[in-house]
Amino acid sequence: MSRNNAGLTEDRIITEALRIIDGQGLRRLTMRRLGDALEVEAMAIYHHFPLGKEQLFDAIVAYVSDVARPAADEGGADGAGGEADSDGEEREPAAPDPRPWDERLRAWAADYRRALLAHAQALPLFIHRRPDTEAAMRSLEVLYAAFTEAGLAGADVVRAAAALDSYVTGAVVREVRAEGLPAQRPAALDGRFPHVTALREVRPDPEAVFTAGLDALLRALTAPAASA
Amino acid sequence: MSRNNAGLTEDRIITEALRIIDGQGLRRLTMRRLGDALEVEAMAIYHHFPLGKEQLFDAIVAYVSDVARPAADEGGADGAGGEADSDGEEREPAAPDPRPWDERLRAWAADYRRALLAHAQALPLFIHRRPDTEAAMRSLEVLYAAFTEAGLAGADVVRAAAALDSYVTGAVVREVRAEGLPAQRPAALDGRFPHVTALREVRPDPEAVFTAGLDALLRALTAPAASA
DNA sequence: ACCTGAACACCGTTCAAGT
DNA sequence: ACCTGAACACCGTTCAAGT
Repeated sequence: MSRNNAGLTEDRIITEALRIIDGQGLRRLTMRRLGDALEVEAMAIYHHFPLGKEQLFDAIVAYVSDVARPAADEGGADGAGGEADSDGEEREPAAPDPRPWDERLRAWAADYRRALLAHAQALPLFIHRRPDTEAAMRSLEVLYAAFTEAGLAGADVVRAAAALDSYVTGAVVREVRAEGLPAQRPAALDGRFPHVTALREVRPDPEAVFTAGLDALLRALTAPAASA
Repeated sequence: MSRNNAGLTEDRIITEALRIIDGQGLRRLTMRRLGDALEVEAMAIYHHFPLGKEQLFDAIVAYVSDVARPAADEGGADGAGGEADSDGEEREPAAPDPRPWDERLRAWAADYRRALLAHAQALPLFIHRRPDTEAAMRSLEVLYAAFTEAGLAGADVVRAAAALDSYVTGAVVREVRAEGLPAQRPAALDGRFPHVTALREVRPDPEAVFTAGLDALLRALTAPAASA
């Protein structure tokens, strides 16, 4: 009786794909391996993602980008009881966040960074894909609303949101790139690089680096004289 | 007589690989296709990159990251006359850049952004690879020297350089992600996203967005009270 | 509707061989 | 030293078929 209808859902496929990506790396995510992990023939996946692997990648990006997602069964128990049927439920204009605008922006940045770092191996997928989802729209609305409340208007709002998004994305890439490299090769540190040599031992905490840059950027973006 | 010694060099291989990546996309760069483009059997490439495709990818990242490279034969004529034998020549401590520190930082940012945008299709390679080259060290030295000249010291210098690098990297990713998406779906723009709706028509010039964010960040990083 | 199984046109890489 | 050619163990995807 377990021949057909193996209980495949998009969510189960995405979650399992992310488990493989996180554990073994993006390049080891193959349709055949994913099928094995789901205890299904690889070709069964095409029934849920008819456009193949590219469509699966799009779905993974959208999934990870949805920062506000409950984030329940990631890596813990299996996702046997979580039917995520969330249509038709959130039509109201979303209860306004009571926190001041700068706290909201900091929270957004922290959440976004955390979501990306949690699936660092999937990051290459994010470069040429932008999720066209309500969650993405919600994110943009949060940024625009906060910067407007901070006193900006028009193009300044759009520019500020772009700068903040750039910074967080780049910071995550930076943190991920730093991993797995042998600090600084002392071999190459000769007289041509005096400043690098002098600061060789300075390794500030990554989280502190992120926060310091974020603070500086937010301060500058919302300073009264910021309309260039 | 043209059976052996087809004149393969690392540089020729990298340049041709980049041409394929830029023209057809990263996924279409295969060893066989690259061999065809070089008019050589695919397996010949392994003689110059014994560790295979991964090593070739590393070399591509190092090549593109070397912003100060002459940048001659990219896409123009073929590279028949450019033997880049540059060892043992640059031992002197590099003539100091006469420009003020903020100009140097802006120039670095502009150069880096341009280099990345010129090979946007190769960007996914940059996420988990950091070139361990002299050129990379030179870049870091430029940043550290400029921020020191701006009045920072110690961890503040490292943090400022990290923030600037994050911003530029993220800005490029942002610009690349923006391509090929149909603006904003008016379908999803209902009452829940009033700010996004209001700013729908505001599409500032990408270059201006980049510069505005860069200016704001530099201002904040080098402001007297920036030592958090 | 949902999944299987065989098949096709590719991959990256190894290895022995040529010159 | 530098390149070739065949071979191996994979890929993604199509397509006809099963239930």
